Amino acid sequence: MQQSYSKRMPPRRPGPGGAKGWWRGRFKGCGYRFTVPRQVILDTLNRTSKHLSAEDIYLAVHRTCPNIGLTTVYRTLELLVQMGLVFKFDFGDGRARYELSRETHPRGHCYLVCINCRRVINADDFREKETERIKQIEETIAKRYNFRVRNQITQFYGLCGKCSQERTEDE
Amino acid sequence: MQQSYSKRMPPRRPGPGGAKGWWRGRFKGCGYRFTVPRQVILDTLNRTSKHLSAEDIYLAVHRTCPNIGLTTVYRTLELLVQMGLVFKFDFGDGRARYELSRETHPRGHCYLVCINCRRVINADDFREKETERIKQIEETIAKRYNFRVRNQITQFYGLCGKCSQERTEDE
DNA sequence: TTGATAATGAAAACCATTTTCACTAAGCAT
DNA sequence: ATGCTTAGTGAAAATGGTTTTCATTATCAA
Ligand SMILES: [Mn+2]
Ligand SMILES: [Mn+2]
Ligand SMILES: [Zn+2]
Ligand SMILES: [Zn+2]
Repeated sequence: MQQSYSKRMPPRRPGPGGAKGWWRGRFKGCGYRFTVPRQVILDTLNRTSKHLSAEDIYLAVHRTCPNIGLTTVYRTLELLVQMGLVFKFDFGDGRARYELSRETHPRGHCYLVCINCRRVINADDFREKETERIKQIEETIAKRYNFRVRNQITQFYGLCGKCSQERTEDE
Repeated sequence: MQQSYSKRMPPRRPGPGGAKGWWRGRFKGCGYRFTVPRQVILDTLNRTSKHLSAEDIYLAVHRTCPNIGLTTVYRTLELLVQMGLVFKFDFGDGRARYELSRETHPRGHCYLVCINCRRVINADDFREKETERIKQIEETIAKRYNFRVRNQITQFYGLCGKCSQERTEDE
C-alpha cells in the first residue's frame, strides 16, 4: 500500500493506487506530516466527484474512523486548500463545499445554482469551445488588472429544468 | 421628491431623483410597503458601486437613521434579492456582499479575489468581446442543462498585482 | 526506540445570520 | 384627517457553520 517515493515529484500522474504516495510526497515537501486523518479525508474526496461539505466528509470518514473529529476535518480541508490540492466553493447555502483538484479540470469550474430549489448542478464538463472562451476572458482580464489567475469559477444562477416548468405563469 | 406613478412600470429609466418613485412602484406592485428603512437601504446601495456587506450597510445607514437595526438590514436585503433589485455574492470571507442591480451590467458580474490579501477587485467592466463570449457560454450551458439563467458570476481566484510581486520566489 | 513537537479532538468560543415576540407605523377605509 | 389592520420593525435570544483553546496523542527524524 505504501510505495517508495523518490526525491523528484512525479508529474501528477498518480497511477493505480499510487495517489497516496504522491500525496505523502507533497506533504513531506511542505514539511507536514501525512497522518491517518489526512489520508482518509483525501481518500474520501478522491472517491467522489461531488462537491462535499465539511460535514459530508466528516460523516463519510466517521464510518471507517469514528475517532476523527469534525475539527480535524475543517483543519485538514483548510490545509488542503492552502496546498492547492482541494478547491473550496460557496453556493450561498451557508456551508462551504470542497472538491479535489483533478487533472481533468485543473482550475476551471462551472456551477448552475437553482434559486428556487437550491439544487447545484455541476457543469464542469466544458467542451473545447467553452474552455477556449473562458480562457480568453481570463487572459484579457488578467492582463487588464495585472492579476495572476490560479483558479476560476463560473456560476449561473437561475431556474433548473424542474423549477422552470412549475413557474410557467411568470412572465 | 415623490413623483406621480402611473400604472405601467417605467422601463427602468429612473431619471434624476426618480429612482425612489420607481422603487415605490415595484414595492407596491409586489404588495409590500415602501418603508423608511427600505428607502434608506436602497439609497445607500444606490450611492456606491462597491459590494457592501450587511454590516457595511448597517453602519452607513446608522449615521442618518440610528434607529434602524441590523435585523432590518438583513431582512430588507433578503427581500431586495428576492425581488431581483439586488445581487448577493459570496467571496469566501464569511460574509455576504450586496450590490444594486443596475442597467449597465444587468446580470453579468466578474470578480477577482486575491487568495493572499483577500482583496476583491470588481472586474465587471466587460468589453464587447468578453460579454459576447460569456453570453455564448451561457447559452450553450443553459441549453445543455435545460437551465434558465437569471444571473451570472465569474470569479477568478489568484494573486493581485501587489501580492504576486511579493512572491517572486515561488515557482 | 526515543524525544521533540506537529497534529488531534472535545469543549468552548466565535460570529454572521435568523428567529422570536412585543411594539410601531404604512396606507387603506372611513 | 382619523382610526384600523396588519406588515414591518428592533432588541434580544437562538442558530449553526466554523474557529480557537488546551490537554493529550501520534508522527517521524535522529
Ligand atoms: Mn469543479
Ligand atoms: Mn457586479
Ligand atoms: Zn430548481
Ligand atoms: Zn493580494
